[in-house]
Amino acid sequence: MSENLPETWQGGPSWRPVARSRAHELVIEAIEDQIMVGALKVGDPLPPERDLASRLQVSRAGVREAIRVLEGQGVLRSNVGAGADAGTFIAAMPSEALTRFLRLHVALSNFRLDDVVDARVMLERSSASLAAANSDQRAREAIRGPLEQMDVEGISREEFNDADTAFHVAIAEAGGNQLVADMTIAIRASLRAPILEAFRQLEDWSQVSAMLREQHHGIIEAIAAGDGERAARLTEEHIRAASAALPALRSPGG
Amino acid sequence: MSENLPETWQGGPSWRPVARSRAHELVIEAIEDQIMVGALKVGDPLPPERDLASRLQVSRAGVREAIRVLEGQGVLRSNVGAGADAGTFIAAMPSEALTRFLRLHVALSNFRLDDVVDARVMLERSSASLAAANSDQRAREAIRGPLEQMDVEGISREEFNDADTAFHVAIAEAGGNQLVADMTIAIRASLRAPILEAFRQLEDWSQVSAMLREQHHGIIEAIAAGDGERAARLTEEHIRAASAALPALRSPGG
DNA sequence: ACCTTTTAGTGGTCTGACCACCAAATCGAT
DNA sequence: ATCGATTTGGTGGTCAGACCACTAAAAGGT
Repeated sequence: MSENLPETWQGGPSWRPVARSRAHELVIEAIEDQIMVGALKVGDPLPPERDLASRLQVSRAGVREAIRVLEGQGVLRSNVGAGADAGTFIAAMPSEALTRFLRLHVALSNFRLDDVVDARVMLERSSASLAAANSDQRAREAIRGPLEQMDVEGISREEFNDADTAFHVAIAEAGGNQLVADMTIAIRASLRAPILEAFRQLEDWSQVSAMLREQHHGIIEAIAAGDGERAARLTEEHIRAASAALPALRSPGG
Repeated sequence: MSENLPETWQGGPSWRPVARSRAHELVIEAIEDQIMVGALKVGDPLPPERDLASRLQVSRAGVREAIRVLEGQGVLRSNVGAGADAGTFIAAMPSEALTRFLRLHVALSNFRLDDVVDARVMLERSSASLAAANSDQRAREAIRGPLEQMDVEGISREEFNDADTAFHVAIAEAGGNQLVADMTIAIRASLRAPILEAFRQLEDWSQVSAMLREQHHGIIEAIAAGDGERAARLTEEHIRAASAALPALRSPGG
């Protein structure tokens, strides 16, 4: 077999069919291989779907299914139209993908809520500690924004929940570790529905929200003071207290 | 609009078209909605692709793209043929999906290797501590298996790496927190290629491997002794020492 | 009662067509 | 020569319809 086939992408990735199970898996493997060997980096374009199909000897439908899968993982991004922006590109959107992933699996109870809470404690302890050590003035202000939203009188439980999420996300991002931040975001987002449901079932809402508010202020103070150990401790206490105050969290409500 | 359309799945999920952007996204949202409200649980079957297509008013191709995406997230599983096992089902395979996800994004350098290592330290500290507190005899034996493999003379670097992965995975699973374990597995797997590459570039392999072996034995001893604090400390030292001994880990080799 | 054949329904694949979109090339009037 | 309007061509998005491979259950024959 001579390699006389025209290599349209000179020096670029060599798109050759690999193993064979389902067609779209072949395409996924071909693209992943190019990523693994470094032939495709973030921002690089993929060949047009029709080209890929003929090069890999599969139908365009198979190519499209593969692209969809990788798009769902936050690895690809497609634009219609013409010109430099048109086509499919290697992307870097891990956060959204991770969030969707965890949200689904938590909803399916593939992870015990206790495990999720424990993992959250571990991650956010780390984030708080990192934020205390690394955060600058701007990052701390980003944390205070949602804090003030939660202090507003008469805020709805849903708004409170979203501001609470924003608060914890801001701390995670202030920590400076992107992977930890993304995992934190994903876990908090995956708990949004159950927490909101638990909020609704709550009788003494004002009391619980007052407690949460107070704990939040304690955490931001520790971070601003650069006291990582205290920030971590208060964060763990906060999460566990909130978890304990929301008994509905323990029994997944259908 | 009266609801006179025949509801084939009586009492089951109601498959109605929702918003509209791309066709497959509509299908994904429809399925996710059913999962979110608890109408679909692990093991439940989806309607046949052709049915879903007509109910949601999209082509079968659109339905298939959506199914592929969710399959890639470890949420669906499809079987061909006829009978009770045939068709598409809600599945629970988060580990593989998470692993593929992280492997890709690490390869794309969407996460700094330092961040990945720090996250790994955090997770495995926790796993080791949990394993010391919770593990039973069987779980500890599962940890010792890979340990003995690594002690074999003349083992190749690749075999060593795989046994090392199995060692850390076994500890994570002994901890009893499925989410933490899955994240640990995914992170270690995402580092497989770079670590293997770093191993190859290593001059004094026997010296490094001897160090790693010794540290492993220390960790399992601490776990067996039920000393969570020591197990966590040794695990962190182990990971950081290994990271330091592999300078190639710091500069992503294309 | 048992084995064989047929059937029907599932996902897997492919083809070929058309649409919406949009930058760049083309054209035409000034 | 300039500038605006038009055309062009390539991109992903969508669809309809046809097969194929597979397999459990039904139908049929011994």
